[in-house]
Amino acid sequence: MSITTAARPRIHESRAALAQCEYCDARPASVCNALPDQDLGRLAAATVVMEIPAGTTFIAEGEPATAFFNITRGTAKLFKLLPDGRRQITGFARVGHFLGLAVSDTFAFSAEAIEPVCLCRFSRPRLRALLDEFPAMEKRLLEVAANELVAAQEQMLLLGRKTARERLASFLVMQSRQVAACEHARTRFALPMTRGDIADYLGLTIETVSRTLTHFRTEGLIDIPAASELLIRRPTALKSLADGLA
Amino acid sequence: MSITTAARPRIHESRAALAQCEYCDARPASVCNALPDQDLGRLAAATVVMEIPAGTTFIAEGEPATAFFNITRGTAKLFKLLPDGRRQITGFARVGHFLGLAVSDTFAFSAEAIEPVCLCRFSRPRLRALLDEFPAMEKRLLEVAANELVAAQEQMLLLGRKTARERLASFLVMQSRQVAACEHARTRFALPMTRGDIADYLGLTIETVSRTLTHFRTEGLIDIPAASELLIRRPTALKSLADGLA
DNA sequence: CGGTCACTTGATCGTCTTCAATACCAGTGG
DNA sequence: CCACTGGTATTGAAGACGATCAAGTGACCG
Repeated sequence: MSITTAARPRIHESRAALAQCEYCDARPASVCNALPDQDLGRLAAATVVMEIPAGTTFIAEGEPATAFFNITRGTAKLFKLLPDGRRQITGFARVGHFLGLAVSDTFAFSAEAIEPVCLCRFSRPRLRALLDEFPAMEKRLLEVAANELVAAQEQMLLLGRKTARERLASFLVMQSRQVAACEHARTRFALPMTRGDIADYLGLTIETVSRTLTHFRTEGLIDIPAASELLIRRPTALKSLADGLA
Repeated sequence: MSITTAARPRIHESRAALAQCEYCDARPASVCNALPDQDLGRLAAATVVMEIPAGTTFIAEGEPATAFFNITRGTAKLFKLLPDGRRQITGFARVGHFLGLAVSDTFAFSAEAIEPVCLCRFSRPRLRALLDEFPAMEKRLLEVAANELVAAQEQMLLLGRKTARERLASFLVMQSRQVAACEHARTRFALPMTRGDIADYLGLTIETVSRTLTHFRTEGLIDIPAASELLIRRPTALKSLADGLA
């Protein structure tokens, strides 16, 4: 529940160099992609690069939204809390994900790194200036927001109407897609999040997640080489389960 | 499950006149607000006004997204379906609500009028042209999207982690706010949707919704003058229940 | 009136949660 | 090398919340 796990989180900051934007791993998947090469200098000048250790909360719900972030490496979990500690993870943010789309002046969610994370930090006024200067970036941001909205609606369907089996199946199918970025879905991939994170994402308990995964394994749908590694054995069967067809 | 309830839905269409935009009830709450008076003619020229009877599905999930809509009167429910008929309502769209923010070329959800609805219809290319011509409108659309995203996250918390009582309390508090538009929350208001709609919005069953409402009534939290009318007797108590504090 | 539809209320059931114990794994220090 | 520790995952048994099944009520309408 603390803002950072380490007493003094070693968050390293540095001004972004041009090269960092031009060859940035995140660029293809990110809003930065909206800018042509020659304008990347303006972008780089507006950002501060940060390295964040795993377990660090770098956005806290309710705090003033003085800055926005763009993830360039690693994975973060986004979540909301109830006063008694109940938690709902609203999404996992990967490379290229833009954080802080809120219009409000306070963050509506918290964000915590589940792996070491690198991100670009934009101060609010600087981002505002960038968007005014480059309408293409604002257009791209609208696209991103629209896509997230569609994903959010899908997640509402999952949370409101799917069974535990269907939720897990949906989650695994989704992960297999997202891990592979733009490529086609992969059948073997890592799960950087814990069972607890998965549970809080799917509106279940740790035990149900664990049990359902072992059921899937005994049924031959998946394999679990290690706790944080997953192999899909029957992708189509898993997909139809996810879609509520089984 | 049918696209329209009536065999031949009497959907009335007409070209919007300038006056309809300038004095439109929806304008203050809508993206149209981004345009100054003198440009409203361009807006009106791009839209077709439609009147839709209650029960009509005017957006169907999976169909080509050839047009977008802006509600000027009435209320619609937005929902997604699973193959076996399970339904999740992702939101209720009121006056001023913009529908169809998807980037995809097919709709990700369905929309059905729960009251007689009036809406402005924008064809996809015309909207694109409008947004290119008036960047302020695109900015406004981004704001709208960001706000909806925040609401969606709140709803995920509700669906994933709140109890039936908390869900109903949250719903009633939300309704009391939304009915009153920009004013402060109202304690007495109409519920245009059925118990079934409420259930599908909150991830519950009709029976649980009904039971929980009567519990609230016997506890003195609310009153139910008619099935589709509601009076909040103890707003703060209901609010803390909604926030998980009880 | 008879019919439909939405809502309410009651009894039983089942899925997922809760509680509890155990297994596992990596890191640390004896 | 191995015992110890803390965090994470698995597995089992019991319990609860909401779902399902079923009956009954009331409003509206032809």
